[in-house]
Amino acid sequence: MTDKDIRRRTIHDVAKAAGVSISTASNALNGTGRTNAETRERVKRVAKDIGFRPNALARSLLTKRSHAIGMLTNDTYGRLTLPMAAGVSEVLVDQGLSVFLCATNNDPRLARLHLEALLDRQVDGIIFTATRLDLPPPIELSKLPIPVVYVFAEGPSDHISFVPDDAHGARLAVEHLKNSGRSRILHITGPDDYVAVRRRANAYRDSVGEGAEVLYGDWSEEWGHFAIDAVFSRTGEKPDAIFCGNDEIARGVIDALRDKGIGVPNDVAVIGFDNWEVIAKQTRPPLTTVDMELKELGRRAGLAILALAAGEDVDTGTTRLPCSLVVRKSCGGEL
Amino acid sequence: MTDKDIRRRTIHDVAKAAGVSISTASNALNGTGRTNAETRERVKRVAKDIGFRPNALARSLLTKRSHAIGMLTNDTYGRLTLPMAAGVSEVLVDQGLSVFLCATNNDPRLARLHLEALLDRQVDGIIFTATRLDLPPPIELSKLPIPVVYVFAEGPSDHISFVPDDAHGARLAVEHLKNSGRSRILHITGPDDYVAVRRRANAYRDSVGEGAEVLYGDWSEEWGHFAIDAVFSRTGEKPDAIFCGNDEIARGVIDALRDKGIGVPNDVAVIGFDNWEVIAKQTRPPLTTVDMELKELGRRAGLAILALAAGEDVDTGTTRLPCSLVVRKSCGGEL
DNA sequence: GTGAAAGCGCTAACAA
DNA sequence: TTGTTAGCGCTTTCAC
Repeated sequence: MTDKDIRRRTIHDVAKAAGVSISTASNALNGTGRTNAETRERVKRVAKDIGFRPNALARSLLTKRSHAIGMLTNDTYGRLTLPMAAGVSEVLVDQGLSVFLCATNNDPRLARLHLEALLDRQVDGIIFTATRLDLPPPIELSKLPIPVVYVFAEGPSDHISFVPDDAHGARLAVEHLKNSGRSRILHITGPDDYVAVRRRANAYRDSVGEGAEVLYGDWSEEWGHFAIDAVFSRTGEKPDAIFCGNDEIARGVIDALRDKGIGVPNDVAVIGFDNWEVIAKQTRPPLTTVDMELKELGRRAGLAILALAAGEDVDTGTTRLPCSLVVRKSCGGEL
Repeated sequence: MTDKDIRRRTIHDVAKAAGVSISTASNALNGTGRTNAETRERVKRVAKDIGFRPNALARSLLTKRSHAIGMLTNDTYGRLTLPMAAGVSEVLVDQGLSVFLCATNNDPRLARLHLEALLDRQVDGIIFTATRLDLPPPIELSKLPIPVVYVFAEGPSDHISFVPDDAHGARLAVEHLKNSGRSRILHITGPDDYVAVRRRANAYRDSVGEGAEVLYGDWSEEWGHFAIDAVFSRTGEKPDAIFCGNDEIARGVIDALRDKGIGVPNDVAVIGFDNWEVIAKQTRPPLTTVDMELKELGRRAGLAILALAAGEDVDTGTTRLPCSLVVRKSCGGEL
């Protein structure tokens, strides 16, 4: 077996085998120019027969479209980034776009390394994802020669960003609680230096009105536990519903309530935020929670990059995508 | 601003600006051939000044090395794939290699779409990752013209595979249990059609010897709960330690024990498997568990691909990488 | 309708 | 030490 045998077939091989010139072969294969229908079919058949696959590198070099995009992510591949990446990939793969995944670990050196590699590879665009809305990218992304889209991160106002509508998610939760007859709704959430936490808390306050109370803490089960201990050991009226800032807190809340012999959802209804299934499906009872539709976020970003790369105009600014409520038993499921 | 202004600088621009030919510029920039030190420095400085960055596409077309690899994954970006991807990326980024992430969702159509795209892009190698050791890839990977490495999946024996050493992990757990004075150790695990489950169970039996008992179920907290209910309601001697097949089961076990008023670790010690932090850190008490060193698995795969792509010989076959034990309070932490 | 030729940006013989 | 030349595999005018 010689090198020639193992070498990939080129368009030269196709042309020779079909008895046409390479330009005709190219035209036939791509449906460009004018080609006799019969020749076209023959060329295509020959190409298939000898296993020809075009070299994407050569094509890109010429067309200046690499059909690849880079996804720069801030976190160590967390649970947020991945559903989004799946969404991105989902809309791109059928268009023949591939995705470079670059984990920056929030390290500027790594970020610049990845960014330069992406630029050198002539990617058609970059999607930047974070794990937090209010953290700037570890590297300047605002004046690149290619389109940049932000997901779960807010870029400059002349760029395109997709984020979950936290306020909408919070309203969804509170309305559902109200509709199931609850009136004393407490909000136990994460650190108030998160913009998402403040947005959710504000929406909660607007929706609950009189009697709204927000307890800020960290993102842990332990905090949920602690908060319930505190709330139920103080005097005065007790809540009949808890809206939690994330599922981990909610799990702590549910566990603490059970420890106290307080029934969920009968005595106190609980709603979480994130729909992180490993938690939400396993609480007892399973957790009703707000889903941020991460995959849809990714899908939208992919679509935006696609349009941008095709030279179309896309509205700039931040798009807040609606959340959805996943109803399980901790509030309102199978009442 | 004309097109020329926005066009990326090419090696021509560098050559012109430095007053040399493009081959000299190329040599100077890459340190190849013989170049006068002074010219070399001048060229480099000029390149930097005008913001020259080599076009990776053009370079790859010529050198036949794309410095990109594809990572084909079986699952919807689960918790296993990502730490591995991080490991892969970690060893490759400094070598200038980028990673295409391709989620196949175990769908043959998607898998072939991605595979073809990767091949067309002339990737230097492919890493296939699964979520289960005994699931074949959704597409034939064994006779590709480029290196293929399997991680958390076992390829054909003439290929290279890296998997966690399940037996070692199980022994680690059982030995730790024994060392902390336990003698009646029970194993509650997942479905026995998983090869990993059988390997762990066998190692457990070998290590425990007399009195070994394995309870197979599914991978849920619920099953852990159920199993404990069953075991502690039957007559006869009760276990003083439980080795669980994964962290979710372990969490169910710990919750069930607490419900029964059985102290962990005092009455019964518990060890899990996976070190999935969202669970393991949040059980009460926090879970001692076996870590499969997923990132290291990825790192090794990245190194293997690197060597293979460089034409070096690498031993074929399956390498089982040792697990590690993460000691928290459910057994032996801060005794 | 088809083919010859130029060239994308770069590297690598080889000549000078 | 440097420059000239060919060419990677492909697309794309532009004659024929």
